Amino acid sequence: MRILLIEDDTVLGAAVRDQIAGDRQSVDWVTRLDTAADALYGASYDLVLLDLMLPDGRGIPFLKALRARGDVTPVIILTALDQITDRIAGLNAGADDYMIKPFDLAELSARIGSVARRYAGNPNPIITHGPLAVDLAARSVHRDGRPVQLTAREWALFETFLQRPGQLLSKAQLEDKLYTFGSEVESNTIEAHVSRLRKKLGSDVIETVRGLGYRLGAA
Amino acid sequence: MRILLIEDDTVLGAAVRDQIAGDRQSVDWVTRLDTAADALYGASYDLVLLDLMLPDGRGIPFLKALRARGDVTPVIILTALDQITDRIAGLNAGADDYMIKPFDLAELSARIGSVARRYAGNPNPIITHGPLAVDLAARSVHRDGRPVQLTAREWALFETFLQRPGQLLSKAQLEDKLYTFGSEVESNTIEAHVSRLRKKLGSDVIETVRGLGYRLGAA
DNA sequence: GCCAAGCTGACACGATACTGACGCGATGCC
DNA sequence: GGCATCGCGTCAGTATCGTGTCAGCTTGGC
Repeated sequence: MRILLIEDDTVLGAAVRDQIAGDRQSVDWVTRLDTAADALYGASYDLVLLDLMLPDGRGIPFLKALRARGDVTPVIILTALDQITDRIAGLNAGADDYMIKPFDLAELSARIGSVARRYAGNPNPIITHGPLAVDLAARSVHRDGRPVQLTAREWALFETFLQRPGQLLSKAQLEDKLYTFGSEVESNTIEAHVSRLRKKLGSDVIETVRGLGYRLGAA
Repeated sequence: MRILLIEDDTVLGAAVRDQIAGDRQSVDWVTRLDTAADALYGASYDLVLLDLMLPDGRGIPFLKALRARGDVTPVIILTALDQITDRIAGLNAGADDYMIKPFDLAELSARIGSVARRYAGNPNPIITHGPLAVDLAARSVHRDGRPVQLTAREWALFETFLQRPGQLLSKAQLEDKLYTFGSEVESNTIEAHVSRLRKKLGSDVIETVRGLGYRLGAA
């Protein structure tokens, strides 16, 4: 994960950089907003740590401009400003989280992890669904705490359901999703895979809507 | 948006409730974890505000248990505990955000909005009709919050009414709509399906106009 | 009170879905 | 390179479910 740290305090900046590096993340550290803008323009970051008081301007307008031009990179604000109005302004400007100096570096790590996971598209690193715990990034599924091995096709099918919770998916839609054009299947392949998935994950995971298709169970 | 507030301090609880209500959100306020568990079990909330110190237990194990059984409802922790370790424990237990008392109510609103936006995941428009909530895309119907399973024919019939609210539809029209040319039906099929729909959705959903046909109830 | 229209429980049949078994092809390991 | 393993598409037999039909009952109009 690539992180851009925008912080002019050299002591704090170095401490944050070392903490993050210790978490096996890659950090670029800049001390000015104009170099930050260049960095964001030229490269892609997974997360921005933004100090609000910088030598060449304030962070809030910078953040607003960033969002205005469509950048959705998650931003955690680091600031000494303890004014509640500033915190609100920061959140409203599009920040994802807030750390007030002085803060604990371990907490910063926790929050970076939290925001990064959110950004990965999931509210949590682990999506839990009834007795199932799913890590989309790691492609792993646990049932009642026990790991379950899914094959590629099984995973593709299950993931399709997870991405559309509650949505009814016809067999035709699922075939489109699982098979590229040309490599059509002609039999009850989807039924068979649903059957295999149920055997591994539990019979209530996917519910049948007869004549129409399948959907993820309410669980 | 439905919010569950778990807070035993009556003064703070009332203030939070009023603030949220002022934001046009619906709030249920409980003061104990066991009633909170009941509420979460019985209904669906979009957000939980959780105090960590409650008369019948602490919030962190409660939150862990919630996540363990698959509930992904976003949770914001409200607490007087200013220990950094507690804040990390809260985030690790699956909380989405943290507010340390005393906090500003406007900031709470901002954070609720932030969390809600993050989770605003329902792209499907929900049509509500009296006690019914219908998601046309997902082909799902809820009555009084409870899901109702409709078969293919039942859905086709119900959808026909929904697309023409208030309009009178004769049995012949409905047959044309539900059956393709050639696969005619010869008996009281429509009556039978209306009967089944009423049994599932409530007797007042479809009203009979004797001699002419049916129409969607006023609800 | 009579008749027509509508309602609904029961039933049977056809359609649909489930699942264990099989075989082919791809992959991995000596 | 040969052998074992594994994934997966297919098939067939079985189980399940939906729904059209009917019969008996209820309701409503006159």
